[in-house]
Amino acid sequence: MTSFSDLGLSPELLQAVADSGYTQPTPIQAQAIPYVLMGRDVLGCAQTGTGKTASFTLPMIDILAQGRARARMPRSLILEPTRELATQVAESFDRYGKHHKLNQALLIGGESMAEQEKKLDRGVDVLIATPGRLMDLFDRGKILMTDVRTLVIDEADRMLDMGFIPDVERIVSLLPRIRQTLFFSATMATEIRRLADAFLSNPKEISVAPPASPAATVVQSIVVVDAADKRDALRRLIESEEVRSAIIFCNRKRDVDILFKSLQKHGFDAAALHGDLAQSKRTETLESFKRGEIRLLVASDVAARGLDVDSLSHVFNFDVPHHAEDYVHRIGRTGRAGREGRSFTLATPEEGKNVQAIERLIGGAIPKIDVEGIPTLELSDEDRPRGRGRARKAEPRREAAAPAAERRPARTRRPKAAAEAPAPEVVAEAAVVEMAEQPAPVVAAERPERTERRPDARRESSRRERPAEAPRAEPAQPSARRPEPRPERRRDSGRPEATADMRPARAPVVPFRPERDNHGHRREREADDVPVLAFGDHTPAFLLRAAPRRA
DNA sequence: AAAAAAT
Repeated sequence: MTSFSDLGLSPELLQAVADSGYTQPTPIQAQAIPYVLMGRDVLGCAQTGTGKTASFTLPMIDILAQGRARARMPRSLILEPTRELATQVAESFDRYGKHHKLNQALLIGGESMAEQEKKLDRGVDVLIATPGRLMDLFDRGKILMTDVRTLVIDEADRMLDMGFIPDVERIVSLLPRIRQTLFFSATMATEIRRLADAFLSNPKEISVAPPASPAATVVQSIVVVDAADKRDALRRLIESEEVRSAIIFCNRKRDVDILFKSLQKHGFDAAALHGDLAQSKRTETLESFKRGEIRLLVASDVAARGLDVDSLSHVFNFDVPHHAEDYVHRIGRTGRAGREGRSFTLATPEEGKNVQAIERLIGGAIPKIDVEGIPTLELSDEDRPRGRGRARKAEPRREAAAPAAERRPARTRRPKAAAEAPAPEVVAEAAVVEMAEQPAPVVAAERPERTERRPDARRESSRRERPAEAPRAEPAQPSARRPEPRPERRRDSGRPEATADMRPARAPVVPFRPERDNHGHRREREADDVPVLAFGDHTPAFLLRAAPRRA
């Protein structure tokens, strides 16, 4: 078994590690640290909770121990997706760097810029930042990137989810080519892999299992109640459980506020945390929660990932999260370090679809329980009904347009039988197989069919259309990129076979590309130039007519 | 549909 002293770290650093009470490196630390010390690039597939942070802070401290920073020219840069995570990394440098004299600066939004500028002027060895504030300060000329020799991109998958990748790409483009890059992500979806290829050179790839799937260490239950009963149900659950400390997740920031006030009114020891609160308040709340001064933290998904709070006894989901992955991240806040944790999810019948998605992801059903005094309902497997009048009216219209075969009596069948079989066997089986192959519970992100429905999939696909990835304008073989729609699949077009057959199979598609569009605007985006294959060469006259001027 | 991040 390796110990910290086998990894090549300096005596001062080993002392700091020992002072923190750690004796054994985690797998990712044992694997990564020697390579980081060698100066190699590292591609680490690991989640939070694996000891990932120390796997780069420790060797970086030793690397940075030699040399000195010049004003405004940081020697290393660590990018984090949220302010809280950035703060945590800064704390890690504080803890392990206490025997070194490294200057660090934490550049995050919501805090005074003057302070951060002052630190930059003094010269920083370690710069820890969220992308927005970093770019802001850079654009004001407060930072020169030319001395950055070590770059860390942490939680790349989350940066992708949050739309930070363009910022990250810009920042990386400002750095010297010759540098050491450490890149961490919980998943290696294709988009992430593409970034890694762009940023890293000959990286050492390290992949560690997630810290034990929360499914194994967290005792989960779900309660299905009416929306109006949720707060009551939650209070009863908290009272019937031995809640030492807990995070209660809501999907929306305003619901965080509402629930927080309600709990306070009922005499619970609670605080609220979400991204609309002042940063000072966020920091203060999180600190006192970590110190155990507050028992219940009502939070948005800011707190879902990566936050390192010891000894949470419970996680409550006041709402079913929109993305199944978030469920795993949320309940993963408890049951850490081998301790037992419990999670309770409050669902309304309309959230049934989301519950199914979660059960598919974790490969099993979440046991349903009753809360005494609250009527238990059944999960629905219908799509959430939207609004009142509007949705109702819209529906028949859609069905009238659909081919007869697909039409079905609006909502006559599907009472209980359907509701009680939430995940068809096939799907459940698939989930199990995937869990086995890909231990990370975030697998769904890598499944192409699934990504269509995820919000960031849109970003991904629009990226894919950029010239670099998908050189188009190969008129010779349009069918290779976009197969002709087969006639039998076409619905409802009045003259089903016509368009496909009227064109010779291999006719070159030379799209008509006027310099300006019908509104007189210059065309700029290439996406506009993609030929509309569905119409063949024929563009219906109404599309060519100038659009009526809008007021 | 929502949250995260720059003001």
